Formats: sequence, C-alpha cells, structure tokens
Amino acid sequence: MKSPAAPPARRARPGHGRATLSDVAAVAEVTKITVSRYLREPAVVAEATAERIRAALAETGYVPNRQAGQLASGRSRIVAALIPNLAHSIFGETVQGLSVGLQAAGMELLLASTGYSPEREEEQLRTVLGWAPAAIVVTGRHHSDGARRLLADAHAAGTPVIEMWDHHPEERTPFAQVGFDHGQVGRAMARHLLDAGHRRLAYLDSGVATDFRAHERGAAFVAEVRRARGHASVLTAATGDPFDAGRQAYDRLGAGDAMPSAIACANDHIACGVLMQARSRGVVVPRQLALLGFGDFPIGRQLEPALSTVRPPSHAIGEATAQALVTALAAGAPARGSALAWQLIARASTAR
Amino acid sequence: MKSPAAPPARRARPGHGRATLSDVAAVAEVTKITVSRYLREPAVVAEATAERIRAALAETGYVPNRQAGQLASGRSRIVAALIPNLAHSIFGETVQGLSVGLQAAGMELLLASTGYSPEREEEQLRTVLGWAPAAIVVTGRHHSDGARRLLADAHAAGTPVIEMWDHHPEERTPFAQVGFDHGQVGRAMARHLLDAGHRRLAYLDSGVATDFRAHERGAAFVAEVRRARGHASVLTAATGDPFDAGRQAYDRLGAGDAMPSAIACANDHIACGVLMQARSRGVVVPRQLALLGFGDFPIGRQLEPALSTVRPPSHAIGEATAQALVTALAAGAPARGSALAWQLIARASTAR
DNA sequence: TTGTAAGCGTTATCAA
DNA sequence: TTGATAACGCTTACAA
Repeated sequence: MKSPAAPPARRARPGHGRATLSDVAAVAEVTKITVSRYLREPAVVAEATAERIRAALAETGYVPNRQAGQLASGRSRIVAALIPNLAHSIFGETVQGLSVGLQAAGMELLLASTGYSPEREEEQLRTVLGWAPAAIVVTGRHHSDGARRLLADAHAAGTPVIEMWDHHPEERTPFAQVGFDHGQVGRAMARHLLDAGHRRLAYLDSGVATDFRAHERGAAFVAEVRRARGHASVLTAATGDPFDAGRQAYDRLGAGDAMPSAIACANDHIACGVLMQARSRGVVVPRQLALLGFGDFPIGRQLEPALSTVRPPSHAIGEATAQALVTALAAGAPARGSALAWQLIARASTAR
Repeated sequence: MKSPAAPPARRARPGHGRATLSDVAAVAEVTKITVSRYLREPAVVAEATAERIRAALAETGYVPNRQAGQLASGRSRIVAALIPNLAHSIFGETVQGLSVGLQAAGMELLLASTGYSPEREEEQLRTVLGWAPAAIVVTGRHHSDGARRLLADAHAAGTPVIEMWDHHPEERTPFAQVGFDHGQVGRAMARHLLDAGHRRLAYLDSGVATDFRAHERGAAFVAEVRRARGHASVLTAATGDPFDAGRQAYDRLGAGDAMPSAIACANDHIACGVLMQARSRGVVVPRQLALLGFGDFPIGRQLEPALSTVRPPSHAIGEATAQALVTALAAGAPARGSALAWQLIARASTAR
C-alpha cells in the first residue's frame, strides 16, 4: 500500500542542478523565505537561525539565481551599454571607468557593440531591453528613429537613460548626456590654428560615415574658420587603417597655393599618418604644415614633432556615467547629465 | 452579491508595466503559449494565426522578458567574460572580437573587469555565476583557488569554460584555452636578440604583479639566454604610466660593462619609454642598445627607430573564443581550445 | 494546430 | 522572528 502522501514519481523538470534556496533551507531547517530574508537583511533573522543558515550556505555552495530574483522583484541590477567599437582606445577607457564604477555599486554591465551603425544600435537595444535593465547607456545622441523611440519608452517608464560622449543641454533632449560639446571642440581647434596665423585650413574627417561626433567637430571647425574669413575645406579619410588613411589623404591635399597650411584631423591616428607622409615628402611640420589631432592617443606625445591634440575625458565619462546612474537609481529619479572638461594640448606640431 | 468567480480586486504585484505574452495573446485572440510558440518556431503556427500575432506584436510593442524565458527554459544566452583591464588596447580588441562573434550567434556579453586582481576575479566570477551563464570566459590560466573551484564546478555542470590569452595543452588543465604559449614568445624574443649577437641582456617586466603572462615571457626569456650562456637580468618597471616607467627603468640599467646591450620589455609602451630615455641620454638605438617590445601597439611602427615587437593575435583570440563557444554550445560538448599564431616583427630597434 | 497545467527560483504580502 | 501563499513572465510536457 502506498502512503497517501507519496512523493511525486520524479520532478518533471529538473532545473540546472545547482543548489537553490530550498536546498539551503532544508539543510538549515528553516523555510526558504527565511534564507532569502537572511541574504537580503541579515539583521532581521535571529542569530541562532542565522548561524545555521550560514553553515548551510557554505555546505551547499549556494549561488543565488539572479533571473529568478529579478523576475520576482521586478528590480534589475543590469546596466546595458551600447558602444561603437571597444577596440578604440577612447571607448575602452570609457567602458573601463563604467565597469569599475558599476561594479562598486553592485551592478552588472551588459555590453554590446554597435560598430558605429545606427541599425545595429537599434537591434542591440531591442535585445538588451529584454533584460529589463535598470539603466541604459548609449553612445552619442544620434540614433535611428526606432532606437529613439525605444529609449524614450524606457525613459518614460522610469529607466535612466544616458547618452555618453555628447553634451548639448540646449537641444533639450529627453535623455541625460554625460560628455562634452563637439562643436565647441571644433571651434577651439579652428581658433588654435587661426591664432597661429593660418588662413588656409582643412579638416580631415573620419572615414566612418556614422562617426557623428567627428563630423560635428569638422562642421564647427569649418564654420569658425569661415567666420574668421579664412579658407576651410573638408576631406574625408578612407576607411580602414587610419594611419594609411592619413597618408593617402595627404596626397589629396592639393599643391602650391591650394595646399592648406594647417590640418585638423578627426583623430590622432589619422593625423599621425598625415605627419608621416608629409615627412616622407620632405614637408616640414609645423613650419610648412601644422597638424592637430583628436584623442590624445599615447603615440602623439612620442612623435617627432609631438602632436598637438585634444584630450577628451574618456575615462571620466565612464566614471561619471556610472556615478550618475547609481545616484539616479538610488533616488528613483531620472539621471542627470554633466559636461566634462576636455583639453587642447598644444605641442610642437602646431607651434608657430 | 458577488459572483463566485469575481476577478481579484487588483493585481497584487504589478510587473514592470510592459506588454507581456498574455497581452499580445489577448490582442491576437489566442493563448499566450501560441504566441510563445510563434516567437520560437513560426512555422508551426497556422498562417492566419501568425498574421494576427504579428499584428498584435507590433501593436503592443512587445519585448520578451529574458529573465522569465531563461528561468523557464533553464537555457541561457549570456556569456560572462572577465577581463583584466578594458582600457588596454589588446584586451579591447579581444573583447571587440568576442562581442561581435557572440552577437552574431544571438548571445549576450556580460562583462566584468578584474583589474588584474585574482581576488576581484573570484568575486566577479561569483557574481556573474548568478546569471547562470551559458558559458564563461576568463583571461589567463592563473586563478585563486576559490575561482578555480567555481570554474571547475561550472565545467563539471556542462558549462563551457574558456581561458583566453594562454595555451598550454601540456599542462592538461580542465579548461579549454584559446591563445598562445607565452613561454614560447619569451624564448623567441631571447633568440631574436641572441641571434643579433647580444650576450648581455635584460628583461624589463611589467610592474603589475599579477600580469602573469608578462612574467612568464620574462622567465622563459631569461632561461633561454642562460641556456645560450648569455647573461640575463630582470628588472621590474614601476606601476603607473608605462612610458614613465620605461624611462625610469632605463636609469636603473647600470652603466659600462654592467649595462645590457639589449632589452626585451613586457610591452611596447614600456619599451617606448626606454627608447625615449635612451635617446635623451645620447644612447643610440639599436647600435648601443637594442629594444624589443610586446603587443604591437600602433605607436611602435611610428617611432624612430621603429620598434621591434611581438604581435599577439588579440582580435583573433576574441573571435576564436566566440566561435569555440558557439560550437560547444551547439554540440552540447565542452569547448575546444586552440593555439593562435603570434608574430615577431623585426624592425629597426633590433637591427644589427 | 492549439490549449491546459505545472513549474523554473526567487520575492512581496500578509498572517501568525 | 518566521512562515504560507501567491505571484513574476515564460517554457515544458502532455492533451485535445
């Protein structure tokens, strides 16, 4: 005869095999909710019970299942971040700052790279949204319509959204921005060269069509030069290796009077390529050609002549973003943006 | 009088407010399981039904909840990766390759940085394990005992584990390794300098105490030099800015006969610092001092003289890791490691 | 081809 | 201070 309360023949759906809250509870001779409580608020549990739970935790090697926890609580500890390209040193530094800042606050970083493509950004956004992230971080303020809509929905639902690497409060975008105004940078780059007496200038833009920030610096650069009644042209570097792109671009600059006397570049690597090619053509930097980069990559300091450049707050952007998110989540308020300082570093390549 | 089947007064625990499967199902006039099925296997659902579901999906803006899905299915699409420092260009490239490879296979990347600290690695590992990741990626084969145990447990439970940036099949570690043998690299660096006629050599190690791979290259370097009856010493660079560390290290090399005629460095930035300082001291590279770096950072090609170095397969490691994981997960088998080719690039800084 | 029922591992709510 | 119960949103197993 079977006992009336016979155990079920076999669990229909065995889980992943790891210890669960119930397993710990059984060992500690309490119910699972008590263990759950101990984990979240140890002080509430009686010391004797706590002691047994601690032992049970150690014995079972319990690791809490986050998906179950999030599902039940509706709270998430995940921050999703969309980055153009992690191999670019500036973004690497930003992600490092973000990662450390979030980890310190007990949050996790779900990372996706967009390859500078708005379509991929939207796709990735849709994917990471499935994790119901506590906050969302994107790079820049240019998005596809679909992506903007997704971000707006998340924002409306109370999820902090931060756009990194931009800062344009005057545009009154709905999202917090942590970064700086690339137009300002472009104008400062122009002024720096104009002040050195140059009148015939060029901006060598990034070959990546969707590197909006580089384009923005370029547009502002050109506008500023023209306002000063100088001559400004824009060239676009080839895609692929930026050094080679810089070298090639040099040969498209024109000759004689058409040749600019100063060039601002979308980044230091491109500038470096230009510098190399100029040297190999016997053109002396900065006497015959002044060069200004962007990014303050390690290489610039070591070149001969050393490369003048703009140092963006790459690491600080990551740190400040993490900080803003932690604050916003703690307060239950939308994230607050901030403008971070960049720096124009005048070295030999633009000396008069 | 209340009807016996009165609806509950109010949902006790409102979720996150977004559309759920049930919402979509209601609009499409089917049950949620049919919608769930359509999402996973559209072909099984009748075309007319599918049409209604598509409309409902669009109308509701449904985004599936991944935690719920994972919890129910026991399957995960998350790959957890632990990286020493994302701001280092080599790891940035690796993560980029990993990210793209995983995204292509519909997996997500949960990223944590360990700051080269075994303790932090263990802590991070414990944290990411809570997400029941489909696979785990760590950097290197040196871990704390606790971390090793966690990895072994995961491995035993059928979760693919990959150690990136190392490859020592002869050690018969339980985990798959995707990378290369740093001992081989160290020996090749020694041979390169020995072949150029140097007999008094030094290895300038990384100041990061837990950069095991740099130490390993150094140990092999020294052993190889001594086997060839040369003289080899080891210096350790200061922590902090690697250029400055290289510069400082130069001044500790000794003078006269004690001074080595060739130095191999833990990375290109350190080597670059040494080169700068040597130049400022009037020492000619490579005639009086040969220099060999590691990493093939962009800067090396542009120095004067150009820096000889070892190019590690940074990006390929990420790609191959993603590929190995995707294959392993598809087959339900443990991941398989692979050795990837590095390259010693002889440039002017070690020319005879 | 579609539906019903049960359960994944946790937490919120309310009761004791 | 602890427990019982009902979710969270989805998928599996099985039935129709």
